[in-house]
Amino acid sequence: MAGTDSDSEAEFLARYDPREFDPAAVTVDVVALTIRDDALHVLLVQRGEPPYAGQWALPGGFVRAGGHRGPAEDLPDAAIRKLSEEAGQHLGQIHLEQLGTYGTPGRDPRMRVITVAYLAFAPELPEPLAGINAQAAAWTPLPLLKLAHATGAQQPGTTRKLAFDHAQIIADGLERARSKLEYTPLATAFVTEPFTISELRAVYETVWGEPLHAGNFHRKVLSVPGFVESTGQTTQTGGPRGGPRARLYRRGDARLLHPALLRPGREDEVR
Amino acid sequence: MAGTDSDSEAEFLARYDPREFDPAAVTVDVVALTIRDDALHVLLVQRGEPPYAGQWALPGGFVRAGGHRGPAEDLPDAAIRKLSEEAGQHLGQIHLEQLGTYGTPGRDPRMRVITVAYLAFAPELPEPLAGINAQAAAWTPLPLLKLAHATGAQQPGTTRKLAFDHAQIIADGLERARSKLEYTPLATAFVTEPFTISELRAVYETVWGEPLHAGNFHRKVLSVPGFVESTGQTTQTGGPRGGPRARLYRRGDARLLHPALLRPGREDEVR
DNA sequence: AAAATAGTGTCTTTCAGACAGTATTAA
DNA sequence: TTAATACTGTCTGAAAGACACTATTTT
Repeated sequence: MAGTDSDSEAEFLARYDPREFDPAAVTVDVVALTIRDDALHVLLVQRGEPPYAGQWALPGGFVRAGGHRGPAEDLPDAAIRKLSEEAGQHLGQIHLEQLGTYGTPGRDPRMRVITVAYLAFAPELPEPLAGINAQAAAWTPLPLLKLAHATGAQQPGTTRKLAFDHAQIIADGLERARSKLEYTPLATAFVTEPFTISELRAVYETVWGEPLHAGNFHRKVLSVPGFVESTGQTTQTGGPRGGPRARLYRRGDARLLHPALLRPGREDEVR
Repeated sequence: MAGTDSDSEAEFLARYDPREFDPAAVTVDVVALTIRDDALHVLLVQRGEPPYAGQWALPGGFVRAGGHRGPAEDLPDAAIRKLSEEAGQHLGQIHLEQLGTYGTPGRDPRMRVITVAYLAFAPELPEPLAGINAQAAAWTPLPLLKLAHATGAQQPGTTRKLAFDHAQIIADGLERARSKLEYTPLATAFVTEPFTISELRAVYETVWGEPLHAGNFHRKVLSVPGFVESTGQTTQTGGPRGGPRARLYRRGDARLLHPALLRPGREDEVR
């Protein structure tokens, strides 16, 4: 805007009514999911100021739009920057995808804010002890959160209420993650290479929230072309409570799982 | 902003650096799809001013953000408003869903614009002869457009190049539509009630761009619970080139198709 | 009569899921 | 020795897809 002002702006607005133009604040928020201790966790930061002071919120912030304050920043870059700041380390290689955009008037009590939400998946990361910012950031188990559609077992009384509409955003991200496990190799983004079939199964069980049949899962994963690729190696020891050494795999080259691994027993949720 | 100024704004920005805030222009663009003459069509408007003067673009425009220029407007409402203006009639009941947000710096040559794209599906609508705005609007067959991933048969030389990144947005919308035909009853949004199984099959064949086996399709649709619901009626005549009268159906109550109708022969596109 | 279309029957192959069973390892 | 786990074998039922076939309607 500054410099190239009303003239070229009016040109741009030619097919609209220029008087309809209001600037809005554009932010990115990131739903970063990981698995710790067999539970799905999301990265949250604690707010220090009102509104929602003391409550937890998604990491996020303003997109550098490219006004007089510096170069313009692409939306995914802004998401990675915000996430990296709060996670305490640079996460350039993380799996990131756009989740959706939330712009209902009043979702922020003070001004019109349009938030582009991103969804990130990572293998277990260290607790963000010393973030760039002063405020607390922490990986938080999803069962502790008050989400729109209950994730399953929640301890009442200990649930944390989230700022803004972030509970809805997390619920949407969770449903996206559950769905993408079915037809993409997304589960491999939650483990470090090399991994075992059991580790992969633990990802599915944790995200879907239900146990899977170990034998059938094993055969199924190996039967999907390009899902995983053998390393020829095995673990050095058996499991902590017994069992043989497991073969190790790395990610395959498939971008879609065919046939898909469908969630069991969803006939009810169809109407 | 106006009224509640720097103080509360600084409060809001507590967990960010307030100096990072740049306002951006937020617009909505709508990919409205319909089927006319057995071809998928998208609603386009012709630009009158540079940049991209004379080229075709998606209907869209600024979101009323709720500054000093009037009440704030929700994003889907803005999409319906823009679409209705260009289509020449109010489309309050149309199937509408968010497609994605496009904000790469430079996608508009003059200023930073963040566009929230919506995807709409409609049964055949009249040609928008007299829109609210002066500029031309028209239902345009998709094969006439230069899209990122070629839709199939295009007549070279007659293709229309689209303004901004709208070719990419349409390509993304098309892929979304193709995919959603598989596991949702979306196809019924393209036909008017009551409809025949053949009309439904024509939707799938048009959107997927390949012929389906009539007999197997018929049985499959009727076997999916809640996809369609019989009216007990039949058409008054047979088809234009012969054949018996067809039974008529309306939309069922399913929101997901189980089992899904998968696109044939996609093993190749998996890597 | 011929051609097109609606709708059904049947067969084969694939796949999901239940279940059983063997081999290997830790406690 | 016991329990846990990795992995494989086998059976059943569901479903996709190929193909054939009948019935109905228009030209």
